[in-house]
Amino acid sequence: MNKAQPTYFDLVYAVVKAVPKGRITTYGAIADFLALGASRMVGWALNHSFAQDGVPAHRVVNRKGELSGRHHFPTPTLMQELLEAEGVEIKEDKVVQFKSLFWHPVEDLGEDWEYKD
DNA sequence: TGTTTGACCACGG
DNA sequence: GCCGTGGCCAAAC
Repeated sequence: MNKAQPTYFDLVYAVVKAVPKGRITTYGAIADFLALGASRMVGWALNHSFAQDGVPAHRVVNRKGELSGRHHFPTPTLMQELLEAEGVEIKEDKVVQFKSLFWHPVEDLGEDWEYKD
């Protein structure tokens, strides 16, 4: 039973999965929420998130609201397609009303939220 | 085993 | 308001 301790990847995956449909979050928000202190690892984790299932990485954008990760998707337009499919308007590879659609993990999950298998 | 990179962010000039 | 630099942690070479 030894269950491997949750790593950055697991935490990031869990949070990203918790992102409501039609909403977006940023790497910094996740990093801050998880108190990682390293937003870079969030992107790195998402890079491998494709190996995971049910991880809407397309809902994660950089702090500018740009779809920085679109280039890492199977297709550069897939990220935008997915977001638009959820009602998120994209303009020039940037999220429209990004500030309004911005979602803080702490809002729904709470500061005391922790990774659960 | 040490160095480099990585879907970044915050801060300073 | 834009540009440059540092920092942060982990995996790959």
